[in-house]
Amino acid sequence: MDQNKIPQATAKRLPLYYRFLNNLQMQGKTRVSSKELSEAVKVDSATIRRDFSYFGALGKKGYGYNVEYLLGFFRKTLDQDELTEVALIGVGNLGTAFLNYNFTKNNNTKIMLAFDADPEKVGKEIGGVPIYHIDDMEERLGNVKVAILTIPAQEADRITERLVVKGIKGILNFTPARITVPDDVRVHHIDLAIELQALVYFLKHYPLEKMGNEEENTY
Amino acid sequence: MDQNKIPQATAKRLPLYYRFLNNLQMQGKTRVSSKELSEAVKVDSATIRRDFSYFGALGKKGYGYNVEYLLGFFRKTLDQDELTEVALIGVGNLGTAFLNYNFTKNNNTKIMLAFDADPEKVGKEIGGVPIYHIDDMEERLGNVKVAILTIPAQEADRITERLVVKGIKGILNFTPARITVPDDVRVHHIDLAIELQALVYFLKHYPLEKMGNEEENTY
DNA sequence: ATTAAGTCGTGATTAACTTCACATATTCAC
DNA sequence: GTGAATATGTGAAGTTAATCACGACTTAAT
Repeated sequence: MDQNKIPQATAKRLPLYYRFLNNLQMQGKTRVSSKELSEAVKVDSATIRRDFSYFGALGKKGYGYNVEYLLGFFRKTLDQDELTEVALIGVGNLGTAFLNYNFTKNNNTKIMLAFDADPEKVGKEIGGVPIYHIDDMEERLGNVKVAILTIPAQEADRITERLVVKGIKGILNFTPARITVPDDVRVHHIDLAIELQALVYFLKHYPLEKMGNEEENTY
Repeated sequence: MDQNKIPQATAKRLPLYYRFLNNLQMQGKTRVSSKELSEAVKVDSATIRRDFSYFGALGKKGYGYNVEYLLGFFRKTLDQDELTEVALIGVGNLGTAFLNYNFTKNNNTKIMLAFDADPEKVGKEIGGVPIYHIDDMEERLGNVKVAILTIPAQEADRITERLVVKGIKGILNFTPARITVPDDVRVHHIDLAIELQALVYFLKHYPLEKMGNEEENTY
């Protein structure tokens, strides 16, 4: 499928570029340089040029990049012409935050349905997304291939097992549990407690210089 | 401060190790091998041994690691003996999720206060954390050095500026905005929309093999 | 005591990614 | 047109991290 040549680090930055290009177009800008882009997304301009170069020569020397062309290119590359359907498991505070987040706005990714065990929530809608009972998950899931996991950690393994059996191929896991899946299922962990603790650790042990940025700010 | 020799990639994994060691101790286990640890946290066992080795010889050949010793060591290394105070800016769904999350349980990191612009929320408490008006931020912040930003993107720059002036040194930024800060302030971005989009991109363009894991599952 | 099995710590290697630096091409002002 | 300024695309170098593979040591069983 496509060029598998594109480094993963580059792939992770593509959505960021895409979003910012959308902003630029809405502002009516027609051209942009890697330097401008760099300041906006906080990625070194050489890295941006390298990233783009994996897809060929998208820019013009002495000019920069044409916003509309670049945007069209990324739209295709990021499959933005087809809607990606997502399921959300666990309608707590974090889950609710996702339901109220309008991903479709410039992502063409949509949470189609949500599940929870709380009878108070079942049958309601949040952000236009219907909430079903977790027991009905298998029959409701249909052909959805991506799930967001915002449930208590102790439920993670059991629910994951059920998702995998039903054919889910991608899981965005917000539980602290390190879930086990077959080789053909991709899991991205986002562990809020660890992110916070890591930030604190860096603050105490990797002091940044007031001037002369030998170390980068974000990672 | 300490050894700056520890790779950032290692530092990011320390909180993960720490949490799992806590679990082990609660289960009454007294010893653990890098192989066991590897299966639990999904990090290659050689990487774990390498990570630990930056702190000296913590294990014993043919035996593994003593859970209690290791735990005590990491407690010191991760400064778990002193409480780290954190402020939360923006009490929406995402912010509320944080307030209800008991970080202190095994982190010794505590959200001390929260701010919001909504008069409905000001004066209340969530998860034991008092909510103040955003206009009172400067006078209430005191000596807190770390902030979690869960506000709308368009507010991000203005609030960040105020936080920086007040002396905040670390920001966990959940807004899509790429905020600008002086060199001595550290920002970690967690961009939920981008995480989701990146996962979808990987699913479509980097298919995983059912067997023979040439590519890793998590990143 | 001897042996087999287990496990660490690490030198060496490989891999992945970032950044530098510059030849080359384009634009723009006058 | 001409020259100065601007920017790309990329070879090469640098940086960081992951992984291999094995010597050295420990444990435990017989």
